[in-house]
Amino acid sequence: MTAETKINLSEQARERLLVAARVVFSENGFQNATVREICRRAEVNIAAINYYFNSKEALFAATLNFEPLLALCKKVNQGSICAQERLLDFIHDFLMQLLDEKEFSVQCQLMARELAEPTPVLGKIVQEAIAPIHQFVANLVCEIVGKKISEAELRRCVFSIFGQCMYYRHGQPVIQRLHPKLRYDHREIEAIAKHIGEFSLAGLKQVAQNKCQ
Amino acid sequence: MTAETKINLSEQARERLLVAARVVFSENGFQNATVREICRRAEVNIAAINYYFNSKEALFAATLNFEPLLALCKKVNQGSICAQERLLDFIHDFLMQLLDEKEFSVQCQLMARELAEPTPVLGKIVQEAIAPIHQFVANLVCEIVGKKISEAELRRCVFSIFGQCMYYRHGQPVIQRLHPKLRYDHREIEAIAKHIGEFSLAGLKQVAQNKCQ
DNA sequence: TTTACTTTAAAACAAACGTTTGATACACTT
DNA sequence: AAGTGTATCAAACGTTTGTTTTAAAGTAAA
Repeated sequence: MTAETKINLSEQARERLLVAARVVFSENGFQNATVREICRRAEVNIAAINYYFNSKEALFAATLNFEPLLALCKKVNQGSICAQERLLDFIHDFLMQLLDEKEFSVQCQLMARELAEPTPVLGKIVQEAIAPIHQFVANLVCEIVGKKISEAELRRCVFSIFGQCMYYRHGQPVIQRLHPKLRYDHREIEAIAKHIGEFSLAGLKQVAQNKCQ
Repeated sequence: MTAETKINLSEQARERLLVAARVVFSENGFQNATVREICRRAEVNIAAINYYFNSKEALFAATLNFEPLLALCKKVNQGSICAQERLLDFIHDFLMQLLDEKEFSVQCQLMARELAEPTPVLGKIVQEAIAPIHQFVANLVCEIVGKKISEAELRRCVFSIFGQCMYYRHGQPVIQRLHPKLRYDHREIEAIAKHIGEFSLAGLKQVAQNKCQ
């Protein structure tokens, strides 16, 4: 048995823990997720979490992966299309990551929970993921409405865009009860993205007009 | 000592519990709020909760009061102004109830928490409060864009409006870290209301145009 | 095989939670 | 004065939580 194989074997429990933790955390949030359920799903002993990661919180921090979200900004920026189109693309891709249950959106769902239910890791999440994509959208908005907009108004525009997107996730428990038949399949997500995109572009145009007067 | 005085005295503990519970629940959410802190604030014994209300959950249900929110719809409807103005008024008053810390917004904050963190009482809240005001806004939107809009698109418009408003509350832990200086005083709330109002009216106009084509 | 080290296992830990108990004090009726 | 029902209290209950302990099993080098 080679050294690599040994590592792979000994790392199996650690890897299984990470996979299981991502699922359980994203389904129940940090606080409601129990180490016992995570270990049960990962098929490891209860003590494994504190053996591989010192604490439940450190395990949670280890499950975080900001790359998909940050990659989204870079991907959108690479296209040489106009700012409006880039905003539409961003909203579409962001919603896909946020709402699609089949993809690796677990990451995004996990971070979305942090918004409403802060944990000690929230500071890191804001600094490394949320702040950059807020800045990214702020730059897009600046391009679209021109730079004559105030800092406060710019912030409100960014909040309007994210607010519309996040509501579908934050409000899910309510939405599910209001519209029990509503499912977030690909067609529905595309329709939502189209709506929010057009809605927001019209809103931004109005804001730009206001400031020109 | 009259019978009425006796009742007032014996009801004091119950009333203090309700007041304290509203504060603690709205600050920490249902789950994070502890019966011990509620009792400490109310200056009653720990057994009082189960004495007056059978359980923590029943106490929570007793703290709910949908009237301020429903009254808001009626008040806005009484003005005989056009639908656009009524929507602006609603957004303004809704944000005031949602964000103002000094008023009796505790109720609204408490219910807002339910959105992201469902408890067994959520069903009641949705049925008696959230569904009616969603329907109220849906009616306003219908008036503004005309009835030619599809049910799904109408739903998305309502979500866009509420999403923008709720983001300021749901996202508060994040917003606080992104913009530490931002405070929700009356001037800021009015500015937010003005922004969301104009942003949304422009969005709705765009939606109406789309459906006309 | 012995030795040293890593990984797993069951059990127990301390703390916090909502809830219940049983006793006590009080006001009012008979 | 005795009896009755209400309100309050400290204390403890039974769970559940994340974490730790202690020992056993497994693995690789000597």
